[in-house]
Amino acid sequence: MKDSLQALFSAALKNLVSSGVLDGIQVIEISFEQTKAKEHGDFATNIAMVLAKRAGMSPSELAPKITAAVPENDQIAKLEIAGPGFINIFIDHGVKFDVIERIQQEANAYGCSQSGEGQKILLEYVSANPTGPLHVGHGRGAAYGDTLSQLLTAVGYEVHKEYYVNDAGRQMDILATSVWLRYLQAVGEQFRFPANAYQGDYIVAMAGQLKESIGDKYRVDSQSLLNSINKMEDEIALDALISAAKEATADDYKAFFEVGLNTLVDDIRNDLEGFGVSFDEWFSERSLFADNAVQEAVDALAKLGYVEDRDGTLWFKSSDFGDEKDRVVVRENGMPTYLASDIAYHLNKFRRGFSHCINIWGADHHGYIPRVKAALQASGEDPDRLIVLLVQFASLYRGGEKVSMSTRSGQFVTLRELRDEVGNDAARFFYVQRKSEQHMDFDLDLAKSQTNENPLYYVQYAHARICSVFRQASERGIVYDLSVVGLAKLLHEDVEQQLAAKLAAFPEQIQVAADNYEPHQLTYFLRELATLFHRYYNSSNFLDVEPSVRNARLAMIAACRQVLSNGLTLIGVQAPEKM
RNA sequence: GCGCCCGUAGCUCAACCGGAUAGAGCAACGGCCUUCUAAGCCGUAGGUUACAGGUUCGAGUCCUGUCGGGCGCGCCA
Repeated sequence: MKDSLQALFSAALKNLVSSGVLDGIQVIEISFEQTKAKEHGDFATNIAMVLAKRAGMSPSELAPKITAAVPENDQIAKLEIAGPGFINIFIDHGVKFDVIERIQQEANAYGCSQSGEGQKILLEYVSANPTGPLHVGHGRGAAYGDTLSQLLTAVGYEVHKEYYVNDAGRQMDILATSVWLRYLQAVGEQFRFPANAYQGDYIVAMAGQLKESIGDKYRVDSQSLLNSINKMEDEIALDALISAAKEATADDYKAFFEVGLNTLVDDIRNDLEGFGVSFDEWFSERSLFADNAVQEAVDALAKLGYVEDRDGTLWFKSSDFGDEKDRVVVRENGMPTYLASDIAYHLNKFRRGFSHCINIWGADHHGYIPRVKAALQASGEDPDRLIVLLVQFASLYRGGEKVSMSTRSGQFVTLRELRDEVGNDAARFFYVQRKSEQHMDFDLDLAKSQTNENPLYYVQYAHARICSVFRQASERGIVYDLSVVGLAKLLHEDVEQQLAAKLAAFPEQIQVAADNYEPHQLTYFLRELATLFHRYYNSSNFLDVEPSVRNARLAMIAACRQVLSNGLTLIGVQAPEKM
């Protein structure tokens, strides 16, 4: 609808330019918005106010000239000038209901577009460190990222979904060492488990399995080991334990490492798949070292003169590119930092032929953006091709108290626990409902015990109700015809017009949500559509009416069902036929 | 101290990137089931959009400052 308005008003402005009323004004885009009040028509444009100054006349002078110049057409019933210079557009009654036929034809594809056609996007999200199960904080990124990928796909982009597995670095050593220590306990050693090793029960389970498969081959005397270590400061003690683990397990250290890593990555993958979130690729950080890509990335920057050796430490001069200070890429001991592998990773992404790379990061990583962009720019890439979307943390509340979480302490509510309690659909809808950069309070008691209050059920209920009407129709042997001939004459209730307008707005809603990376807009749209339907349901009878009216109303609610289903599918939740 | 995000009804959040009278849900109050699912509908009440300036036809939205909250400011990942 807006497209045809766009065409009509562009033509009007062109007419005004050629007739000399407007002088050499180039208008790129005219904005139309759906009106809130009925007396303002169906759409309104502010174009007269926008152009008034440049046209050298007041909006109220210009507006009538614009409306007079709009070409003859059968879409617009009436144009009115109102307020400070708005042009209110009243759409022809019959045209309003054309959308029902379009929905019938396009069915599952209604709402999709090709605006992103030919462009490939790499979308990286979740990417939680494989050091424990996903918790509810990760769930938000998972739901947000997955819905975003669906939206981008719906508007024509080719989306490649990727999970970056941080399987290198000290955290992995801590994980392997934690497994080994639990293994020692499993084979009979008695000692207090270090507070800064990973505490979770899943480590104990892994250690138990290792004991079954390899016996006590890697047992050491914990008393003599810990006597010396206990005197050290915590983090140094942990390093000493890592060394001890490597020494005790010798060539099989890798086995402890692998069992820890694989168990956790598999667990994360299963968890996400259960949540309806899948990835095209699980990209290993270690592979960047294996391919020498990290070294090559640092070398390349050095060759360009952006790496400086200061007392044996290599610094990337990121401050040359807007970062607040320079960053270490290779430590004095020769080990590359996390930034070094991340630079290599992003260069790898950029060179795989994507038009854009989108990262969904936790908001705590925001300070990291300038240095990664600096590295891309220094390497000769366009940093604007990297889009970082930040997701604020979800604060958890239980019994009115904020729950503090940390991975190492093992005290967190897992995503799996949340899914078991409230169900995938409710969890996904709940997460996606909030704008990503908005801080979010996740009340566990509310989500778990009062799931009926979740707006998801309201939307799903609308869908189920429509299905029920059609079920009733067939049970009662009612013959109906959903063809749209003469439809508009039979639908004249306010709510019917509002529904038609809402249904017609769906494609644009998807476009806006995708363009702005704001899936939450879709949840609000669906709620509003459901509200209109429920109102319709309560005010009008669909089956026990005269057959022609029945056909028209059934065609209307069938279109509603289609759009509700399309929208819910994009969010990744079910559209149930019964509730 | 510096940087990023945020501040909207009692609570949780919207507001179509500057538009007309700031909207929903929950909580509160009052109505609606012998007829298609009451997980629903209708109505009432609830606001100086943290505060103070500025930009313009017009500001919750943009700019400056103040206050308040979250996060970041490692040779951790």
